[in-house]
Amino acid sequence: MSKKRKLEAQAGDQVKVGNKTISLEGYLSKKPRKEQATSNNTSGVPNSDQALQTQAPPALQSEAKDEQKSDKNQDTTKPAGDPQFLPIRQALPLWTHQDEIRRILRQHDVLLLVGETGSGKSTQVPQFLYQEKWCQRRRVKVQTNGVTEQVNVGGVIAITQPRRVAATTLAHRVSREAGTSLNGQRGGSDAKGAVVKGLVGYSVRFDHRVPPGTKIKFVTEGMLLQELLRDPHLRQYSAIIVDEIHERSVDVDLLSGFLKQIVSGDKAGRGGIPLKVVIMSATANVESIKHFFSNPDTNTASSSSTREENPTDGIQFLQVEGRQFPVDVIHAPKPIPDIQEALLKTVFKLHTEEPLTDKHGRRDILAFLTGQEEIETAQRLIEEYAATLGPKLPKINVMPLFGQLSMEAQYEAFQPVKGAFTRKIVLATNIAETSVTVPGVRYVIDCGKAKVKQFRPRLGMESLLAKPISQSSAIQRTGRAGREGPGKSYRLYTEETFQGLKKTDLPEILRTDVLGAVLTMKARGIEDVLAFPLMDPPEVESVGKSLLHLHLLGALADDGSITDMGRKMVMFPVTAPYARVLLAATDPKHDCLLEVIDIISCITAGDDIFLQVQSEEIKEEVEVYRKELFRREGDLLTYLTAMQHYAAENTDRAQWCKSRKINMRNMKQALNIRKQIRGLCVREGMMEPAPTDPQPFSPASPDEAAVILKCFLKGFALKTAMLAPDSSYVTSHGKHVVAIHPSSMLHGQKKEAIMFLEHVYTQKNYAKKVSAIQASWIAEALEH
DNA sequence: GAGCACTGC
Repeated sequence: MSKKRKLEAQAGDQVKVGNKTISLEGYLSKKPRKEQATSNNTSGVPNSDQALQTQAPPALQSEAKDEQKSDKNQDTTKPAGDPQFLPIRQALPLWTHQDEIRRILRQHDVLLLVGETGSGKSTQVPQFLYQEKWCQRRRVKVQTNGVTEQVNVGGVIAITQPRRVAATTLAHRVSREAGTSLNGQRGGSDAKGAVVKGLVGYSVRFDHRVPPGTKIKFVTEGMLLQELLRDPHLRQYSAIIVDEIHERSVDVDLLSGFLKQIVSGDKAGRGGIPLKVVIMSATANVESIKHFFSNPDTNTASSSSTREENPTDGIQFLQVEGRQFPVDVIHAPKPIPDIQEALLKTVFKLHTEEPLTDKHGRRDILAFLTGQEEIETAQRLIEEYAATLGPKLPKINVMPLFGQLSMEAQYEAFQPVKGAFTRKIVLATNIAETSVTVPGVRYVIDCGKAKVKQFRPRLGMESLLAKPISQSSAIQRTGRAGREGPGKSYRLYTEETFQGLKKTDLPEILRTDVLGAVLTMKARGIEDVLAFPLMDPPEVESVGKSLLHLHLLGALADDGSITDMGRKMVMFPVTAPYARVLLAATDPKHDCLLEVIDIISCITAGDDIFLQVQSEEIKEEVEVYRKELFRREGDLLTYLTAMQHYAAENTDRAQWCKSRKINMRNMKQALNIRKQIRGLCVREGMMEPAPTDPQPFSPASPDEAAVILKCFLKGFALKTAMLAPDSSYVTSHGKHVVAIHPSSMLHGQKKEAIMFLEHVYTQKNYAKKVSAIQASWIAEALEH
């Protein structure tokens, strides 16, 4: 029947340190902890699956040379912090490596640390390091434009996170462990009971808590990139810890480039004081990262004359195993033509043959599918099957889980099933691979595909299509079965197919428009963006397209240097075209900045603020309320009306959202963004402080609406289409046929010309966020 | 008539 392979690796039975292997038998017998409440990190390649991969080459296993026999003399650390957390911290796989980590960083500047989920790296590494001598703030002389000045360098460790929640929850956790308060109050106490001041802080968008005395600061990647704009040498910091680098966001890729430049440069901007860099990954697939930080020759910004004075001693490497139960991987014996059928059969087999519970708890099923439609079909089929089950078999409770579901519906998937004699079957998209952890899962069914968004630079549009996943992703999915007890993972594809999958997913920078990345580099002083060190450089053509686009937007001058307008644009937390729209709205002949801010806030707050309505009945009900928001000019003016009504609503905003089926969470986020952008505009002298809410609602006149749309054309002149004689829309740039997406209020309508902010290929070429415009406006917008 | 997942001074 199906091919079975028992995986050998056990739950964290040994740790590789340098070229040694240390047994961890001491606490192996303990039940692995559940997902740490502190760590939002749910990603990471499970240990059990590593046996699937070929043994890492010796070079990868250790470069931590200089191993000493004993480091006791240097060990300055009586463990600091709140003693009540000490036993928990001591049980973490990372705890026994703290001397090792300290020793490496005393002698070297760059360390790559691989530690799987649950190893404790995010919480412990900063605590191991902040008392180090090299971490103290120093007063040094630096030369700025020929003038010598005294500046402070160092004193703080930054830890970057891809997501805000991760940064804030980790900061809370570490602050508690350290026995200090995030508020900077003198509430905490150290081991001796003495009062200590703030030690841990965080800084994320909309939320900053950096108490006096902060030595450990959790930040989002975007935040540190933004700090780089003001402080190119990161003088505030002694060390930067880059966490979750395996997620390979565009921000972390850019950050890595800047860090590489600082580390391998001449350090003159830091008064000769080195910046320590710890790169942390939850997956062992780190060859490209190692290679990137080991080779100074790709670095172009630091002059070659200084290189011999500052030899880079390469990157040090340390791997700490996580803890994970073994998972059996079962591949399909031959290629499967019908995934839905195979899914149903696997569910049937598991449900009838496998016990409902064991000593580790529930034994629920998690299936990874590609999207909402597939999930809903599968749900229907499984429920039909479940209705035929005899009374002796457990009942089945199918829970769909995808991003478009309401928060309450998503929450349901995480709850234990209600009936006692019932098995939960969660049908999820990729949301369950990295973003959330579903408890109780012991069986994983993996369809082997996922929908991915990919930017097509040549067409200036993106596509969203189901594609085969990577091996790393398959391993990740498998690992979801082994978090609470031994599990099984059924892959609905053959082992040959698995071997043929690419090792890792394409990093985001190769999948998205690099427009923002290029502007980021330009604004931070990178003249030749093609020479900037990146782990995975995008195609030259993509970069070229972005340079042209930025030039068209007025962010770059004819010679490619950044303009004053470009410098203003990078300060806004929106993409370059939106920033251009903001600047256009400031122009006295337009003068509609507040309105444009409202619209952009709504759009960038997340998914569509208008929730999808399933049933026809409710739809009719909702339409009655929504009618007053709709504008015939299209989606943008409709967003504006929605925001203005919401801001004017004085009594019950929750009820207001509910009756109109508007996403309250996004609406709140939109208000946050609106406040932030307004603040930036005031700071930049683009407007006077706006009157506070609630303001009475006054609709934009048709003339005002036209002016607003003309502002948007300044950023989106290329994203326009004209109505053709055959009633289709043909893009003015590229002459492609586009259809108005059903989510747009202009769907099915015929207008002379349209402007659209998004252009996505799924079933066909779709234009989203659409507005009706006049054809003459397009040429007008392209004039300078 | 249709919707992978994240995210930013």
